[in-house]
Amino acid sequence: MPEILEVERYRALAEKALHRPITKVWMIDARYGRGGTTPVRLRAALVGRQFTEARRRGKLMLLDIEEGPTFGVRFGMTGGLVVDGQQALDRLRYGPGVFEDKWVRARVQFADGGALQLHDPRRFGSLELAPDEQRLGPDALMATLADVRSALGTSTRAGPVAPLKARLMDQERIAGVGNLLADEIFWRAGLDPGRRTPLDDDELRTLHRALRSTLRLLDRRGGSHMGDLMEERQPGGHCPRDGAELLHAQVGGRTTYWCPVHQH
DNA sequence: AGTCGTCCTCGGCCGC
DNA sequence: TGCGGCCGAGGACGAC
Repeated sequence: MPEILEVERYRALAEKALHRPITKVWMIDARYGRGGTTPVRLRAALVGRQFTEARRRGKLMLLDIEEGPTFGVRFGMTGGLVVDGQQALDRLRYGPGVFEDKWVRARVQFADGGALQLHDPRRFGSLELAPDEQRLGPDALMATLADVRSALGTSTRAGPVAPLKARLMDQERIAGVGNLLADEIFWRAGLDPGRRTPLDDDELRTLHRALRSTLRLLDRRGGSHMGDLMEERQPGGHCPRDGAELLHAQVGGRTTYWCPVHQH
């Protein structure tokens, strides 16, 4: 599914859509809009104008519009981007892996005949004009040790503390890490995703390093699903590092796999 | 603040 | 063997 690495590829592809006058906008599925974004409003914001910049924060892609609100796109679980018939990725895990016109949720037509299309079979994605970018935490690809510390560091508040994984996946704390990346990062860091006790300074440094190196490595390999843990991420799977049978449970509401031997 | 249920569709697996 | 039907996967958000 599109996590931060995939959305960054979408953003790069979207640069091909910049500075091209928009002539038509189809928002085929009205329910695809969020925060009051309707087909009529989207058309009013886009037709006759052009995109000026392709940005990203976490998993949110942002296309600035000349003299207008920013166009925000969330890709959910199976969302894909197509510009002039070119797809950013060959196929997505958990998606049907093929392109069909009936799954196109919106289409932006350019005066030169090309088009930008948003394709989303399972429809978990959404479109939003002027999305609140400030609600998102610092971008995971840019996150500093200080960012990781403030997002996952010692909680001094009384009451329940969310497990580590829920905090890493909370887009308001750090933006961009999804379920598969989270499992891979904790596996590489040797940290138990369900842990609720505070991290010491060494552990925070280890987690920060694992975040950076995992993103870099998986990007080189081709995406979020290219982690070492991926193949074993099923009942009965074993730890690629020490051979122990992996444990699995719901952590922070998400299916989670981890190694009982080296993750603490 | 944290947790749970909801949205949506497809693939995989169950049992007849 | 074949097929109908059910469940679970994922990200984000609203409700408790």
